[in-house]
Amino acid sequence: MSKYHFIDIEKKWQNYWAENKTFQAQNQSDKPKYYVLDMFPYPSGAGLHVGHPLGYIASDIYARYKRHKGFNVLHPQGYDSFGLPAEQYAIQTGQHPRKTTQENIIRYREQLDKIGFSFDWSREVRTSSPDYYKWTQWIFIQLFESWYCKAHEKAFPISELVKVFSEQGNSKLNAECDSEVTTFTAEEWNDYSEKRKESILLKYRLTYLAETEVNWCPELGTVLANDEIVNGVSERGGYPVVRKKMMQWSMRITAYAQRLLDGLDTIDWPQPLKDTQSNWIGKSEGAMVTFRVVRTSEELRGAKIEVFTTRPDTIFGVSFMTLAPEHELVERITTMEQRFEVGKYIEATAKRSERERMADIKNISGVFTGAYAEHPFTGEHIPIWIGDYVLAGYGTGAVMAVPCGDQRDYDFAKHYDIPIPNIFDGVDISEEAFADKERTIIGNSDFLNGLDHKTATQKVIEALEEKGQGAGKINYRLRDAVFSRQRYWGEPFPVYYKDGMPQMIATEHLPLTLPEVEKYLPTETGAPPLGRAEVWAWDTVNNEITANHKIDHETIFPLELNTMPGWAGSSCYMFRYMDPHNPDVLASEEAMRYWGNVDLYLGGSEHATSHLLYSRFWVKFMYDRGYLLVDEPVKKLINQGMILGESAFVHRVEGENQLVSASKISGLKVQPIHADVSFVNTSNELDMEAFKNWRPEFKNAEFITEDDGTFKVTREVEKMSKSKYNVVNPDDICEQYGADTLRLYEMFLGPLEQAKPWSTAGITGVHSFLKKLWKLYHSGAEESFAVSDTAALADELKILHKTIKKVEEDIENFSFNTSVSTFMIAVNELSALKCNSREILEPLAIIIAPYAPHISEELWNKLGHSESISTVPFPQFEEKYLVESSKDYPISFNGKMRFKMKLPLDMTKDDIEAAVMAHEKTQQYLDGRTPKKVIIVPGKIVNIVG
RNA sequence: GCUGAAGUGGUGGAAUUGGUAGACACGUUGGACUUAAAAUCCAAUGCUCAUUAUGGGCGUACGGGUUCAAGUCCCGUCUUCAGUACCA
Repeated sequence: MSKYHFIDIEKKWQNYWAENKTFQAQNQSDKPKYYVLDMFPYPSGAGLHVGHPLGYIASDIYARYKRHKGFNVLHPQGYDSFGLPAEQYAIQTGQHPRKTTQENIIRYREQLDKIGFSFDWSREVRTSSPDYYKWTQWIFIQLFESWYCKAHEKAFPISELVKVFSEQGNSKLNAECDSEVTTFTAEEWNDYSEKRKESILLKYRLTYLAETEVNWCPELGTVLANDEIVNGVSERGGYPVVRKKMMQWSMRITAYAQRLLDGLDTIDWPQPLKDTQSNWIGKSEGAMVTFRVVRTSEELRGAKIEVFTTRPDTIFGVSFMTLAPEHELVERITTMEQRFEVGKYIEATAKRSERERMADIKNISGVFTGAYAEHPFTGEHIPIWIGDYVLAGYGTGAVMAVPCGDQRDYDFAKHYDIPIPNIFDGVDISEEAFADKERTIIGNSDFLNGLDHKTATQKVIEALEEKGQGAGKINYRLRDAVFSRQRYWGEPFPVYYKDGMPQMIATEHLPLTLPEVEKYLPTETGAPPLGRAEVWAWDTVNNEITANHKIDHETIFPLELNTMPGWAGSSCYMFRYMDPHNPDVLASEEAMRYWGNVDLYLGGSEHATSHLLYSRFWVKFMYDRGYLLVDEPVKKLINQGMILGESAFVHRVEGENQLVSASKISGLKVQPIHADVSFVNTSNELDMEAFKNWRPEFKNAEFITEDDGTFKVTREVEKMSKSKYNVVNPDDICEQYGADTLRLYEMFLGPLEQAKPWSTAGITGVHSFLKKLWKLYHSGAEESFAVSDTAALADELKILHKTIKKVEEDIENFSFNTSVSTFMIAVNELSALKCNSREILEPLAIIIAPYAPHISEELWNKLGHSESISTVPFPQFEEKYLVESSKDYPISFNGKMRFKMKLPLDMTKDDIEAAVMAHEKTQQYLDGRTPKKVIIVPGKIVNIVG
C-alpha cells in the first residue's frame, strides 16, 4: 500500500477508532471540558443525502480540533426516532414502526460511519427507546406537579400552591393560570370536594388538560401545533387544517414568555434566529381597558368588553368597537333586529378556512350587532361591530377601534361610514390613519391634550386604574403549546383517568411502555390509535399495565390514549448524553456539573420556533425545580445552511412522446419532467439509453437532440428530495473519492451558514489536493514513504507556521471553507520546495487531521507513531518564523499606489520618510514638488501627500 | 407591510475588518507527455484600449458623501433571499 488508496486507508482507521474507543469521553478529567452537539437526525427511510452531513462534518472538525487543543470533548450522537413518517409507513404496510425505525437507524449508522465522525457512540440515545422516554415521561410529571409564581418568576411544586390555597385562598396569589379562574377564600377552598380542588389545580399546573381550540388535520387524524402549520396547511403532507375544540394536554409555555425573551441576551445565537424567536413570543406593551355594554335589556346587565390596546393614549379617538366573530359575548349582545345578519355573517366566516381569510386581506367585512358600549371617560355610546379582521386568538378577541390612529380601523370605518374623529394635533387624516408614535401630540382629548404618546399613555392608564376600568398590561403573541397528538408512534402519557380527572403514574413505575396495536389508524369511533390497544389500563394495586376489560373504575383505570408530540423527546436530550445509562436520574449532578451546557450546537434554522424554543422552556423549568443546573441548554448555536439539489429537467412536447434538448425548446409547448440526476453528466448531457430504460413510458420516446447529437437537460436548484430525483448519496462520493475528499469538499463549497446547491463540479480539485498531500510524504514511481530527518529550511518553516496560524483562526471563526484553501496553498508551496523534512511534515499532518482524519492517521502512523493522531497536541505557531528581514512596502502617492519599496522591518517612521524621499522613483512622481507629509501605517503602507 | 441578512469575474467563493480587489478551486484556452484517451504536469485567464516591449483606462448592484486611501464607514435608491404577517 504505497499509493493513496483511500478506500483501504479509511476502512482501516474507522475500524481502529471503533476498536480502540478512541473518541469515548470521560466524565472525569483534569482537562477543560467542551461539549459539541449536532441536532440529532430523524432516521427516515430515504437514508442520508449529501446535505445531511454538512453540519456533522463542521462540528466534527471543531470537536477534533478541540481535542488537539487539550479539551475533554463530549461529542455524542443519537436518533430522534419517534415521528409521523414511520407511523404513516406503518399504516401503509402494516409493519411495526419500531421495526422500520430500527432498520433505518442501522442504515443511518452505516452511512455515518463511512464519513469518519468522531462521535462517542457509547452515549447514543434514541427517543423511542423506553430507557430514554422514561425521562420524557418523568419530566411531564414534574410539569404536572408544578405551578408558576409570577411574583418570584419561578416554578414551584404544586404542594406549595395547595398550602397557599388552604391558608389564604387565591385572591392575593400572583400565579400564571387559566383566565377564567374565580377567586376563593381559604375557607371556601377547604370546603371544596376533592374533585373540585383537582379541577382548580389543573388550571394552575404547567401542563394541564383543557378544552382548547386546536388545529385539527382530518387527513392526518391529529392535532397540530401552530409551528407545524405552514400557510394554513400541515407542514407534513400539505393537508388542510381546521379549527376544532378538543380536550387536550397543553404546556403553559406562556408563563415563561418574558424569561424566554430575556434569555436571548445571554446566549450566542445567530441574530436572525433570535429575531424569529422574539417575533414568535411577540411581546407588546399596552393596557387592558374595560368597556361597559350599554344596558338596553335585562340580558345585558353587567356585560363588559375587555380589550387590549397598545395605544391607550388614543382612547378619545374610539368611534366603534370590533369583536372577533368567535367572541363569546357576540351571542349575548346582539339585538333582535340584528340577529339574522349577525348569524349569517358568523356562518360565512366559520366556513372560510384560515387560509382563505388570510388570502382575502383586502376585503373588508363586518356587521353591526345593534349593541353599544359606553366610553369610560365621555360616557358616549359606541357601536359594537363584528369583523373578521379581529382575531379570536390574540389579546381578548376584541378591539377598541381608533380609525384615526390605525389603518385597519380607518378602512373599516370608511367602508361602513362610521365617523373618524381626529385626536392628533396638526395631522391630516383625510386620506389615511396616522400611526407614528414618535410624532404624536394628542389633541381633542380632554385631560390628555397636548401630551406626547408616552406621557399620555401613562396618564390614561392611571386614570383607568382609578376608575377600575383598566390597567397597564403586557401581552404576548405566544400561545400555550398543545401537547397531545392522536398518534401511535410517540411517547405515551404516564396518565390514567380516575373519575374523569387525570392522575399521574408514580415515577418509580416508569417507563409506561407503548402498547401493541393491530392497526396504526384511529379507531372507528375516532379515538386515537392507542384506543385499539387491548392491554391499556392501569392497575393501581399492582402498579402495572393490564387489559382494558378489567377496568373497574375502583382500582383499575383507563390510560391516556394520546401520545406526546415530536418535540417532547428532543427538549432535554442534550443532558441525557452526559450520563446516558444512569437508571436513577436524567443525569447525575456530578455529570451535569462537569459538562454544564452545550458549548456549540449545530443544526438547521427550521427549528427556530419549535425544538429550540420548547427546549429552552423545558430547561428553564427544570432549572427552576432544581433538576438542572443551567437555565439555557445551548451557549453558542450555528445554523448550517441547507445543501440544495440541482434538479435536471427533460422537456416533453405536450401531447407527444417527443423529448426536446435544451436549446431546441423555444417556440414549442413543453412540459418539464424531473430526470434522475445520475443520468446527467457535469456538462448537462443526458444518458439517453439510461433515461429510456428508466420508465416504460419513455421506452419509445423520440429524442430531438442538439446538432452534435447530444441531448441536454435544463437545471434548476431545488430542495434535495427523493421525489425530485436530485438526491446525491454520500456513499457514492465516499466510494469514488473517499470520505476525506467528501469532508473537505463539503467545507470547501462555501460558508457554513449559507445555503448552497450541491454540485460535484469542483470535487476533483479537492481530491487532487489529497493526492498531492500524499505525494509530499512519498517519492519515486513506487511512491515509497520518504520523510527525512534533515532540518527544515527557513522558507519551509515560514509556510508551516503561516498555515498553522491561518487554520487556527479559521476554525475559531468557523470559516472552514477558507482553511481548505490554506492547506492547498501550503501543500503546493511545500511541493515546489521539494520539502521532505519531518520537522515540517509532522505538524502538517496534525493540522490537517480535523478535516481529513483518515489520511492524516495513515501518515502519522507512517511517521512512526503508534498512538492516534487525534490525541496529539495541535502545533503552536511561532511568530519568529513569520518574521521577515525586509518587506515590500507599497508606496501610495495622492491616493494611488505607485510602486513598492523593500524596506527593513525595524525602520522607524522617520527612517521610512527619509528612505522614501531619497528614492529616485519618489522624486519622479513628486515631479519637483515637496510632499506635505508622508503617512506611515506601521508595517503597512507609506503614503505621501504631495 | 414589518424584521433580519446579503449583492464581488464565466462559476463556487477569498480579502488579515479602512491599506496592492478577485486568494483557492472549478471552467475555458494553449502547451508537455501519449498511437490515442484518461490521468498528470506547465502556462494564461476581471473587462477594455494599445503595443516590439514597458504600459494606459474602467472595475466589488446603483447614485452621492467622508478619507491621503472605501468591497469594507455614512446617506439615499434598487434587487435578491430568509423569517413573519389583519398581532389591535
